[in-house]
Amino acid sequence: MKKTTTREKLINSAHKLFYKKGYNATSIDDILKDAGLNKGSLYHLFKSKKELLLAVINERIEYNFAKKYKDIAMAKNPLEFLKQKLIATDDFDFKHGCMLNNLIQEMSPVDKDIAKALLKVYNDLEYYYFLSIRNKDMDDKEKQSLAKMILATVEGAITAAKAAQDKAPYIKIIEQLFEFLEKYRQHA
Amino acid sequence: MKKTTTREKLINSAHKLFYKKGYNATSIDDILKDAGLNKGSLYHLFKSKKELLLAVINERIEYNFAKKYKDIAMAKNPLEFLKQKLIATDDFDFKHGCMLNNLIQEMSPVDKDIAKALLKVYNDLEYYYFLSIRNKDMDDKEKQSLAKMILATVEGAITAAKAAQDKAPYIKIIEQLFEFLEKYRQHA
DNA sequence: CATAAAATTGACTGATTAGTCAAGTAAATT
DNA sequence: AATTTACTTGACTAATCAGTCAATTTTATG
Repeated sequence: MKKTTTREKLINSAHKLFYKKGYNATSIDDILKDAGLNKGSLYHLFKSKKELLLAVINERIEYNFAKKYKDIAMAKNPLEFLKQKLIATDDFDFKHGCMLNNLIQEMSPVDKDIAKALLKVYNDLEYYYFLSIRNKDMDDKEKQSLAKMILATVEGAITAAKAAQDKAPYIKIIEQLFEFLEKYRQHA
Repeated sequence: MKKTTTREKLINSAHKLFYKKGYNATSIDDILKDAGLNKGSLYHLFKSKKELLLAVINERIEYNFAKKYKDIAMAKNPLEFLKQKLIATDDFDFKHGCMLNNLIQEMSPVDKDIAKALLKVYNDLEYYYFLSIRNKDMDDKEKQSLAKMILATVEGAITAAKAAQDKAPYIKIIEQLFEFLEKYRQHA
């Protein structure tokens, strides 16, 4: 078993706390306490709190989506693959919602570097959705537009669940969405 | 012309700054500076920063949605009414997105009182969307489910625009959504 | 083993935070 | 006009914040 490096410990703790409390509400001391480390170690590896957040986005959030969706293009029925991924919610924390969404809301208007990093992850995620659409009657532009809409609906569904602090609204919206997509497919 | 009361000034400034910077990132001093008032005035009228936020949610955000959508039930074609409201984006600030969404992301997991106030506004907004659906083949439960999905998509579209710091993704998603709804209507 | 480089410690700084409060002013009531 | 109540002022507190840095320990290199 490979031992966890100081850098990994910091990114793990920062990822967890930024997710649960948001960026501004998480202090450097919170992160260090959680990681069992001291100030100097952090500032030796990262030049600021912002650089730590960028590492969390680029190395952890990006990676987590990739892990979840990387096989989508190889699936026999990629839309069904996506549906299964979206319906499998046992490991999902609806109280805190989608970390990418949370960070976009909090940080995109405030900091251009962070906005850029978040947009890259968002676009990559959108591309996985795009790959899940194989309708023969659609060109790439139409597929892209549909992928955008599906992703927006999913993000909005997570927000609805977060507003209610309950997963039920999410489930309802995802079911409605796919009922919709199936009808659309039949009649397109 | 009625003069602006101290209470109104505080709610106006808090509303503006909570929207642009978020709740945690806005200091009491920021609000007081913007309103041209002093600490004592604020704490004479509100017992805490949290109470001020609750007033902003209950009195300002709630009211703004009501103003926008109150006539929806009376419209000849309410879905068209909704579409027009969603497409009229000249006064909308995509850089900062939807204030209700922003506050849900930041505050719902952290504070139950605030979560409750936000959920009330969210549910009221959802009800306006519900009123915009008049499909004869649908019962209330189906209409509610569809309203939930449409609202989720709209909120997700605003997030997509915020991620890109550009209104274009929003426009595309709303167009795709209504194209969808129209096809769905024809074939339902 | 000796030396250099990298990593870690934690006390410290100056700025900022939400909230308090005694003193003063303005408005309402008798 | 006198008195009470409502409102406003701004200095103050104690806590917390991100970031610094000289001293120390650990690891890598010759």
